Amino acid sequence: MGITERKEREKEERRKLILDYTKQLIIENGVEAVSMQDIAKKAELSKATLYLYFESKEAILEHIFNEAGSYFVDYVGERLSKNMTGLEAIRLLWMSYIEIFGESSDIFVMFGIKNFIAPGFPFIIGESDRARSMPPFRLYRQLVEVLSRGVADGTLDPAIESERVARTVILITGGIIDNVARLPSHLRDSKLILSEMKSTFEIVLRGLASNGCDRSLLVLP
Amino acid sequence: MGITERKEREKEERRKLILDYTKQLIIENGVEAVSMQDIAKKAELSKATLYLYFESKEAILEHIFNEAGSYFVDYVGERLSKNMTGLEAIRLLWMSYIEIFGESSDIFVMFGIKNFIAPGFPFIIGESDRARSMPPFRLYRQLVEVLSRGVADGTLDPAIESERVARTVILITGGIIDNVARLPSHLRDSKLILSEMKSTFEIVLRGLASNGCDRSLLVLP
Amino acid sequence: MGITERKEREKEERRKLILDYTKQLIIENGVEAVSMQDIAKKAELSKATLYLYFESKEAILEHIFNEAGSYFVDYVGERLSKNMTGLEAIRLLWMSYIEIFGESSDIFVMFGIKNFIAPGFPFIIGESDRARSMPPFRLYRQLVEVLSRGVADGTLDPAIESERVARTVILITGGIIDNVARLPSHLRDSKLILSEMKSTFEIVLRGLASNGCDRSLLVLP
Amino acid sequence: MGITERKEREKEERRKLILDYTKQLIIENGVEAVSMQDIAKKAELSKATLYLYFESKEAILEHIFNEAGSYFVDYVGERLSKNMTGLEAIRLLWMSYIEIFGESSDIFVMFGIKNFIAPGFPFIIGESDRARSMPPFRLYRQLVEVLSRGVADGTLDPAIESERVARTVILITGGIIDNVARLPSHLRDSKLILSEMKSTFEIVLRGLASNGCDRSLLVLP
DNA sequence: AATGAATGAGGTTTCATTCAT
DNA sequence: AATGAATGAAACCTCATTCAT
Repeated sequence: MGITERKEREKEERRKLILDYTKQLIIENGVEAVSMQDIAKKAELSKATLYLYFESKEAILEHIFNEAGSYFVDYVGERLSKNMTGLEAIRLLWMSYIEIFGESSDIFVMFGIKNFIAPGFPFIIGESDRARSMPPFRLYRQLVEVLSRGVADGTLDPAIESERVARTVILITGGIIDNVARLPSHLRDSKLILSEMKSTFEIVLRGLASNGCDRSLLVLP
Repeated sequence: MGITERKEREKEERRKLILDYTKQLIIENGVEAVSMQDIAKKAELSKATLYLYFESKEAILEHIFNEAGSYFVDYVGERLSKNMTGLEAIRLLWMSYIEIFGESSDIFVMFGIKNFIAPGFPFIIGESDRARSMPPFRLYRQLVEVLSRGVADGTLDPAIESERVARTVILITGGIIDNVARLPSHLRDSKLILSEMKSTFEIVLRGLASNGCDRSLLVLP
Repeated sequence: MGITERKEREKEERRKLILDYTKQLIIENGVEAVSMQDIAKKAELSKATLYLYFESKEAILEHIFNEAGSYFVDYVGERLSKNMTGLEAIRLLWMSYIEIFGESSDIFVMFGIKNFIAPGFPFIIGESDRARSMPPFRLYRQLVEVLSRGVADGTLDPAIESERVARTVILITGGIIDNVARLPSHLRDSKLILSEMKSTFEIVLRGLASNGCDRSLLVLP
Repeated sequence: MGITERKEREKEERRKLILDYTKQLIIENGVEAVSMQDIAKKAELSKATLYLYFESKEAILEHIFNEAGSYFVDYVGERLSKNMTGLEAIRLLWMSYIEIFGESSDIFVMFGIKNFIAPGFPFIIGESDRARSMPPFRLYRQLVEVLSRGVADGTLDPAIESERVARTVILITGGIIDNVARLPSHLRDSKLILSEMKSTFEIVLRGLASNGCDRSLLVLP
């Protein structure tokens, strides 16, 4: 509990604050509308001050993106168990998705940014070492694993090529989020969105499940 | 057939040219990268002249959006027959989608723009009279009809609420396009994209089909 | 005398105007003090307008630099004759220098800029093809030729290695100009400067001449 | 031997440290590239602290400038002897110049700064009492004395007006340094520079010497 | 009908300096 | 004595739009 430590914590808090304000702005106006000017105003700081906390605008966005991505991947990771069937696992993934979005909109901001700074992600996967260590890639791998498991244990459609379908699923998911992210904020009714997301996920879930699976798992709570 | 008429026709032709060039640019570089300067240059006109034909940049984009949308809705409309089951109909819809994209990229441009100027479209439906007469709404209605038909004739899952699912389908579709639209053009491999699209549509198709349907219809050619 | 031609001429005139204003500003405040804002203000234009005429600030400076450099090299080139001895030739070079400076101060601006955009010029010579075609390199070659001639005809010191000494001479000249260019304008008394330049050149001239040369050529008029 | 005295000494040491780091930075990157940020970082201090030791950035530079100038003038002063002829004296001056540069780059830093903060120095001389007590002025006086001596003892050209030529010599010297100071550091090859300097000084030396002088003194070792 | 010219508003970033702690 | 934090002012540049000709 030294002084340095406290200062460090305060600095970290201010960084977080800037990130939070930025997220809010993104939620309100969409990624492309956010300017350093705006962030500064909202944070009641000068533009110059922002650069004390982040190297550049891109650094801010990347940070938010990675943070949210990591949070999600970890969140799912903790809940996944080796005992689950593939179908149960992918269902959990959707549910986590909905839960997180319902809580904090983090997921949604993350994808909004993704499409801004790393547009064609699922196609680019594997290009660089840096890319491989970033949350989107970890998400991708998580998905591949879950899908393979489902094919192996017979709960998912045997025709699934897990890598390709993983990309597709990310594409769909990102698409939804992206559409939402661009909504003018007055139209963004959280309940409505959650319900649309559920609806979408159920369709995809049914599209992926094998014929013989437990039907009750095809409906999200 | 007087002078006025000829002038009118010529004017219309120029408008079309501007729109075509703009589409090309969008296809090459993505919607957000297109500037009035670029369009003017490609059309070998001055920026000022563009404003003689269109009120604003947004007007140009909106126009392209509507045109492409209409084209698609009409294309599908012509091919749809009253005799088709719902499943056949929605399968046709996907196939048309893929066909048009393979041919002219119109679909792709349309959705690229949609997400740029009218982000949250499916949620906005019904807000104004103007919206109701626009192609996206017609597409929406087409979908609702097809889905209802499928529920009625037993080829689609009875749990489908056609309006909600129609929105979801548009969401998914738009999402894919959007992801593609943002790809840097050197990564936009038409074949790869088509294959991703097919993969996605098949998943959704299986997600929508009823248990007792003709399995052979769940695979796209 | 078509319209296009007139427009072209007018545009060229405006470019020239911008260049002139820029030169004035450089003369008044020195190269590093000049901003696009300042130029715009002086030219009674908006910053944006400047970019219609020049791609960037650097482009403006480079233009001034090359123009003045070319002017000087050509000016000297026209006056140089094959019949001159090397000593006469290098004397002419100095005199041209002083004359041009006396008239328009352009030379002086040129070198002020030179050190700004191509700092270590005499050392960099020959690095790229682009560099080789630019005025500084042409000046360098002119000097080498003149010095070699003088060594050959016995009017310059036989110990001179023309390439090295050419670099040295440019260094000295550049240095003078540079010092002058940085003077605040109220200290820049043209007469005083000319007299300093003459003094300097005479020293160098004596330093380069051979023992047996015509002594009367060692004094500048 | 009181506390105050020790504190004073410590403060002086810190000041020296700051100055040293600044010099290093100037040598590495050139004067205009040095920022207070850089200095603070190198000195492992905060920017604010720098202001406890120096009033402003300019004050730091001025200090270095004066210090280096004094060092040089003293260095030469110690080596100058009343017995030397004018030519020997000025030759010594050049040699000292080269020696110091070879050792510590102080000269180089000094002139680099000179042209940055007091551009037209030799012309400004005599303007204020403050200027008269500064190292550049002492250097100037040293030169004037040496030149006068040479004219009197017949080793330098009788046409030399010592005051004017002293200014010229400073101009030339400053010019060289300035050109070097602006070189990107990867081009700043010490050996090459020293050789250019020697070449230049020899030319000037020959330019200043009288006809009847000892020729062997016109070559630098 | 067509356009060259112009611009205001806005974008990101850097830097010397100040001040409360 | 030292500094972390903050900032105003300025830098370069871009873009959709307007207007006189």
